Amino acid sequence: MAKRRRVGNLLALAVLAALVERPRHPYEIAAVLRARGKDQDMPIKWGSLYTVVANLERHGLVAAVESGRQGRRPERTVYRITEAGRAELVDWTRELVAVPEREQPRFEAGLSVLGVLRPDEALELLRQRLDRLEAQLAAQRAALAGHAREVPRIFLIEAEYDLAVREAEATWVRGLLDELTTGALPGLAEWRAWHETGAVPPEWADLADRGTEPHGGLADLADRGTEPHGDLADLADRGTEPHGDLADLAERGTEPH
Amino acid sequence: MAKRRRVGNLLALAVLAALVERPRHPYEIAAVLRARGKDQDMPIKWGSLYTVVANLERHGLVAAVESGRQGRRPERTVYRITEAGRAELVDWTRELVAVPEREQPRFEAGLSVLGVLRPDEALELLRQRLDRLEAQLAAQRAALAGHAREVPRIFLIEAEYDLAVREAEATWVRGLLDELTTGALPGLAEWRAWHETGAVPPEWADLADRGTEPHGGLADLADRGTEPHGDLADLADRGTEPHGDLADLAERGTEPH
DNA sequence: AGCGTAATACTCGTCTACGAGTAATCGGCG
DNA sequence: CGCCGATTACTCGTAGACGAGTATTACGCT
Repeated sequence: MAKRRRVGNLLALAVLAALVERPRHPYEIAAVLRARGKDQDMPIKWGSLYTVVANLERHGLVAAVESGRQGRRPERTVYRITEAGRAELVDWTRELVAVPEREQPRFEAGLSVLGVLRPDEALELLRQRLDRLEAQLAAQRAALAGHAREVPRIFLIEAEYDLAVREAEATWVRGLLDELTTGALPGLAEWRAWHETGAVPPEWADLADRGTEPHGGLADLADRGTEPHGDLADLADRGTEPHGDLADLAERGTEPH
Repeated sequence: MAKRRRVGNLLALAVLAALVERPRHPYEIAAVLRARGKDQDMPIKWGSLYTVVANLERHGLVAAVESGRQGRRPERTVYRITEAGRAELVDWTRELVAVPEREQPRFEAGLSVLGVLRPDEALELLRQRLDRLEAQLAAQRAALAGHAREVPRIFLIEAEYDLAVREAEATWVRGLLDELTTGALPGLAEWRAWHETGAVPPEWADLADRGTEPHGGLADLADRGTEPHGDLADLADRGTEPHGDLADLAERGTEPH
């Protein structure tokens, strides 16, 4: 699963889809994508477009049809999709639809380091996200409803999907916000205390060390102390580090926010 | 918003977060990330790790503390986070949390070209996705429940978020599947007919050529004066090949399925 | 004691993404 | 009818992402 594509950029998928209808030159492809609102979720990157088309050609997925100037416009190359390209488009689509891939949304990355902010600031920022999210959702819903009157729903499924997922996100954020305001979230008090005093709460002291041992992994939490040699020396080193934790604490004192 | 980061890779965020606790050498950072399950959503790319650390150092966000071999292990460089790095971490986190960014999920890309598949194949593939999704969800739920016994929920919110969003995805897919099996989805019959006969259904004929005229796409920029979103009606183009082009016609004869 | 395997800690080179620039052409206006 | 700004169509350089490889050390097993 997730076979390596000769041309991996998703822009290539859009290019192939645009060329399946008829041969076009790159700039026209860009125009079509823009006209279809593709540039909303994926602003067109010119460098990538030409690289991607060139790569598609190199791999025989598209082929140049004609070149040279027509009318009075600058020179340009028109490409058509090849049989291999058509096959790639279909196969790629199959994979994208059938295989759920773990992705890495930026918000999730943000959540994973949320602890670096003070809880009340986190609360405020989450509120902002929710506001923006709701505004975007309202706009999306309106746009979708408008288009649903002109076009069969089949053509709108990716918009519907996007809407559904983002609604779920909004709901989830709302729930988290609620737990933060009511103080229901376990660990909240320690989080707050840590930011106020600068000291790691005793309940969390051992959590920081996970996976720092060689051969690491959660498993050897249990193994600690029975580890024969070498690893313990390593841990000892850490304790005697010239400016290790002290420097860290010193800096935290001067930290602005 | 979405200010350009000196080091844009999200891996850099994880690195900064790992260094905030204490100075570490790159390999140890990787070990920590792995131990915390970060490699689940983002398998560790060695090349990127060292490039990212080097870039962080170049921009003064981290600094080398010591180098040379300790114990009997190979040489290594230990890095600590700097004041600037701490500021960047905090600022970046703020942005990631507060600003919802339209992303480009692979599944959505797949949906947007779903028309290239026959409806019954699409149905089958969506079923496969749902199966896999449910299996993954079950595993995630179990893992989360396991961790929840050892660690305060605060450390698990990104996993909870991921779970919530993927559950929403599963629900949405289930709904779509239902509409496809019952035939309730408007446009389904035409989609099927098009794949069986190769002819564009008359209902869609007029939707076909929007935004493709030379000079076009841009010409209707005027229409969009009020709404920044493109005219989604143009989505109708998808999968409606005009039968005018010689190269295109020649190839279509040899097209499989 | 010696061998094989696993883990450690990187390095290097290729391949890709992308944006800032550039040159040609068009269309409109005075 | 010639100039100006917008549009068209692309090029190129740089920075980044990434994986395959490499060398060293530890450890179990016989």
